[in-house]
Amino acid sequence: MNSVKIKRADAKARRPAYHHGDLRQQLLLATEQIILERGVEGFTLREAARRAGVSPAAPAHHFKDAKGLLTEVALLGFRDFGAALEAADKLGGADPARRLREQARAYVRFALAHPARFELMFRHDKHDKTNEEFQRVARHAYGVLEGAIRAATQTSAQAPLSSQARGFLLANWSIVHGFAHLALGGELGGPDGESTTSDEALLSLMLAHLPAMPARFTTMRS
Amino acid sequence: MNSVKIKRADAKARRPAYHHGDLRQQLLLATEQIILERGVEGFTLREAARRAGVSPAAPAHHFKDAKGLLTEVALLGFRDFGAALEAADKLGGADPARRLREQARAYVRFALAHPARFELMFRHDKHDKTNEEFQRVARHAYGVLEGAIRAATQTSAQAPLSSQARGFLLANWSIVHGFAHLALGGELGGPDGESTTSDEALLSLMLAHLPAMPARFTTMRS
DNA sequence: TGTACATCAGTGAACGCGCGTTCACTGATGTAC
DNA sequence: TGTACATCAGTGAACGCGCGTTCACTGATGTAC
Repeated sequence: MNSVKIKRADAKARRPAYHHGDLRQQLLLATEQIILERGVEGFTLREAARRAGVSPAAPAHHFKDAKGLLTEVALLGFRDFGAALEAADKLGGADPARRLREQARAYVRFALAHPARFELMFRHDKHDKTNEEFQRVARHAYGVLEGAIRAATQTSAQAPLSSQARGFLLANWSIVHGFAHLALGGELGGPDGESTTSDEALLSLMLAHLPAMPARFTTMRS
Repeated sequence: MNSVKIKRADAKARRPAYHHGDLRQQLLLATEQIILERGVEGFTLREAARRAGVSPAAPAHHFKDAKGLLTEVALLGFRDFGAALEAADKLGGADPARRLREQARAYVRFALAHPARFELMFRHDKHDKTNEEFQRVARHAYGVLEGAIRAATQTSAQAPLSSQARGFLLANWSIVHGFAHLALGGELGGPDGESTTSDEALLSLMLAHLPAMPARFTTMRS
């Protein structure tokens, strides 16, 4: 084999394209993967570059800096999150209680399915909270919950929420947010992690105990 | 003034005692302070040593390493936390619903009053989860909640919890844990932090919507 | 269909930084006699 | 009440590490004519 003669052409052929072509996307994926494996704190820009097969300086051409990359991941996460809540909300049809229950299930399922994104979404120290698009998608997701609460408390879109409605919203948000954190933190497997029940099964048990619909709005006319 | 003559004695007098005398305690306090200011990730052993006025190698005489110090802080936090839950539980007297409500209030208040400890307590990546004493105090705190759940569901201390009781426990734990995280994460001030209502006031609103006592145990005999 | 040239997206070496931990050491304290 | 000596609790210099970012550069691509 004339390996020597081929060498140069070979080396050229095998050398990765100077222009990656898909670096931006690969960096986003690598970032999620890293956070998945090592947590938000374990992320480094150099490691993301390494995984994308690129020098440590390359990401600067696509993201301002490390925080910029993390902000983008958080933003994309919140966009999907909002969409998931919206889809769940529609499953509930015209029944406010069902809308809330479906949203609750979707909230937790998203967190369990995308722990890296979920963790990052609420880590305001790790991304740029002043990013306009981030604020937009975060507000939108919040609006999906608020919409169901308005239906449940018969509050029009213009009216401010009553104290009771605000408390009810907070209770619904807290319970799913808390469950998600407990599950992701490994708190539900018992102190030694000797879990015998899946998180999904525990979720079902928990969903039977969501805050009760405010009585005023279900029985007032009786 | 014979400043020159005094110099040496002065220097001696002002030089901090070679033996600190209270270093262990000061390191624990400095650690909480650092976490308070910079978050769990912002903690460094060197900074703790700096604040205690001691060289970076000194802490090794009191704690095995950085993780050892953090573990101790988490452990002390959990001990106080359990005591706070226990005190609240007693406030509830013989009424299971009140016991749970008081515990809920205490859970959130502890988190708000000691955010550094609370954050660290649930960050298993930052402390040694195999520490025996840590496990002991964590189990104890969990047991306080479980005790009230047993009372609420009329489950004896020996009997396993029913699925319903487990769901009820999870719901109660989740709602306070979630509220604490939302409040500490600054999520309750609105997207721009334009909060007009204190966390304590929001807590009161939320507490009106704790999971309802399981009907089976309150109305079964009717 | 060429060609000149601007722009884009990479390289890789280097920078300064703060970190946790180790090391040989030393000053202060406590204890046995 | 002294004294020898072990032990305890510090020092401060040094280590190697990986980090984010900067820099001058270069190869590839796209566009105007």
